[in-house]
Amino acid sequence: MGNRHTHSHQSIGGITMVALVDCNNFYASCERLFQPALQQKPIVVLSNNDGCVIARSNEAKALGIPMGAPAFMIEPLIKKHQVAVFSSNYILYGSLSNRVMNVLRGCAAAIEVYSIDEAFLDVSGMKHHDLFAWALQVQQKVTKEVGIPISIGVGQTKTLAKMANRYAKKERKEVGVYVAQEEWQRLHLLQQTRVEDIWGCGRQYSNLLTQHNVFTAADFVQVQEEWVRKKMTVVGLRMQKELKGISCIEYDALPPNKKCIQTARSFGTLLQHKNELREPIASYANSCATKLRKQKTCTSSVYVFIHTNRHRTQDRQYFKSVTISLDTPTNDSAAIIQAALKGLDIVFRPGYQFKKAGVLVLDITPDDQVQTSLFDTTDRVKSNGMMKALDEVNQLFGKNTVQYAVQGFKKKWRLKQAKVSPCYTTNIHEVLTIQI
DNA sequence: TCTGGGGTCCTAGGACCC
DNA sequence: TCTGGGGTCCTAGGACCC
Repeated sequence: MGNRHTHSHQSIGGITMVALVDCNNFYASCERLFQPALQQKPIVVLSNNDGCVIARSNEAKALGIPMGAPAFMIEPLIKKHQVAVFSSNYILYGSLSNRVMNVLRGCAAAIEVYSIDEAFLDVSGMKHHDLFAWALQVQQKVTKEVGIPISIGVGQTKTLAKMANRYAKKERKEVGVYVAQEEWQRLHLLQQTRVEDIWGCGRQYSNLLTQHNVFTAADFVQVQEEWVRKKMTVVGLRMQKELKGISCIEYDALPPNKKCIQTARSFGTLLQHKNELREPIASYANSCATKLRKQKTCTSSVYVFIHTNRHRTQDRQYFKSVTISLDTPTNDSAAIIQAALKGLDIVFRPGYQFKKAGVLVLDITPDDQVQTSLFDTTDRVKSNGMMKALDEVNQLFGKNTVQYAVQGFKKKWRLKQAKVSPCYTTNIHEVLTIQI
């Protein structure tokens, strides 16, 4: 554990009051920002490939459109209520997220960006001030400067802040703020929250708990620690302590480096031939390499998987994966593409309709700690220079301005994105190609 | 026809070593 | 006849999150 965030780990001790800020229906709110006519209208945002619903405006929720619903199954509802449908546009959401986070940075002593639409804020220093008034100010500021609506929950630990936030959304809709500062407020939260709504308590754990007549968070904190330890491991124990107001989940002011990085996609069409699969595999490998370079790390294992469409029960199914070990850790695109294609050679079997493939890089180490192997013959300086140039060009002119020949041009496997909103960012002008 | 993608942490159990 | 035991490392799989 000790050295896991070699470059960026930074803990803050002594936090006794935490705020969780969460953007409401984030992706839907982002889309709405650029189309004011959609205020008060139902909106859904679809996953990659326009597959299923991953975000809904309140109006869409009210229509009974469930999270994760396959797009084709809610088609009638969409038609009937004229729901606005969007393909996901992560570049847009990412840039709006950055703007929200930058506003939040000015509102507290420290901030941990937890996900694209959530951040924990350290408000310990404001313990004796009016945190409720503070929260309202933060809300106003974000609304004014970015235009995205947010909810805020405050508690003594991250888990309690999460709980307060959820409560604010459900039971304090008009203000979207709940501050659990006093003991009675904490107890109130615990009583009002069912176990399945506790942060960290998923389906398995909540089933287990309800089977033992533990229904609310208030019930859960009463359960014997040994039992929790035995049935829910240290994870459950930590959860329980957090609910009691004892902080167990660390703060990371700077995001730690990823320990594994993956790029995996379903194809727009089914693919049968190995040559067709080489293109997406190479592209995913290239994307992993780019992400590695971005966080200044190298990999020494490349994992590749391919599989058929499990929803097509009439088809023969096949799932296979393999890990390729590299002699020397690298973040060179060509090397990682080569390893991934070698993996494809191993896992590929003819006679199947492939729907999805992915590339993962594991065993990630900082790029300044690479030990070269005895058999290493590549010109590292030259390769680093080329990768740097490649990243700069793609950064300036768009993601695939320079790419490798094996990634292909026609890209018939590429995602279906029928309803993608404008990006408001630079687009691809021309494609350069590198042979390897 | 059509069902997402990217992560973390923990544990059990096997391999291996002395 | 009789077949140890403790420690470490690694991996696969489970559970959870957004």
